[in-house]
Amino acid sequence: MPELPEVERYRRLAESALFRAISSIAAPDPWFLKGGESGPDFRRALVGNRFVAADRIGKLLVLATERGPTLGIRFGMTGTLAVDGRVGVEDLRYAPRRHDPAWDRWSARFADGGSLVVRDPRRLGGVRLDPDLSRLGPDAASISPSALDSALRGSAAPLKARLLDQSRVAGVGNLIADEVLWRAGLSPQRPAGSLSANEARRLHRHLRRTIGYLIDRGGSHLGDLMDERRVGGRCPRDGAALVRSTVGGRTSWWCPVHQV
DNA sequence: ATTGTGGCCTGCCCGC
DNA sequence: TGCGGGCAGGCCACAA
Repeated sequence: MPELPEVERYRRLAESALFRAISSIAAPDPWFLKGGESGPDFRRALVGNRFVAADRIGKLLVLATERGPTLGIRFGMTGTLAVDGRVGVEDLRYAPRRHDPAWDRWSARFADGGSLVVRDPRRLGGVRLDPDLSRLGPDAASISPSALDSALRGSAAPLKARLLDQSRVAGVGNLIADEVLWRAGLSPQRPAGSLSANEARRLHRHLRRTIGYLIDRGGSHLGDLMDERRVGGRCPRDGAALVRSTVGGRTSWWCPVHQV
């Protein structure tokens, strides 16, 4: 599913959509329009306008425009971005591989004939104008050690739940949370505020490093733990049978031996 | 405020 | 062969 690495790929792809005049908007699915705005609202804001910057905060893609309003795109679990028919990510875990035109939930057409299309089979994503960025914590790809500390300190919630909370740290999804905690040797069930200084440092290092590495590899499902995230899966580090349970409302897999 | 839960959405996979 | 139930999880509304 799209987590931070996939959205970063979409962001880079979206840079090829900048500085091109937008000639029309297709918004066939009202459900996909968030923030209370309608298709005509999107047309008024964007037709005749141009995207001038592609930013990403966590899993939110934000396209700034010349005339002011920004376009926020969320990809949910199965969303993908296509610019001029090129997709940002080919192999998206949990998403169908084939393409049905009905899954094009929102698109902008450019005067030069190209397009920017948001595809989302399961419709868990959405687009909106001027998304509220104040509700997002610092981006996981660039968060500082002290910012991570303050995101975790004093919390009795499970460590993994806190990492998944986008208002605390933006960009960590279920797969990356499992991968990072596995690498850092920390149980997802640990109270978030219970980490020692050394553990917090370790978590920060693995969070930053893992995200960078998954961006380079091309997807959140390409971590070392991922193939074992299944019934019968074993820890790639020590061979122990992985434990599966629900933490923070999400299916979680971890090693009972080295994640403490 | 903090934390936890349930539901939304729909394609896919398994068992019958 | 078709069918139904369960599952996947990002995000949000809501409850305690």
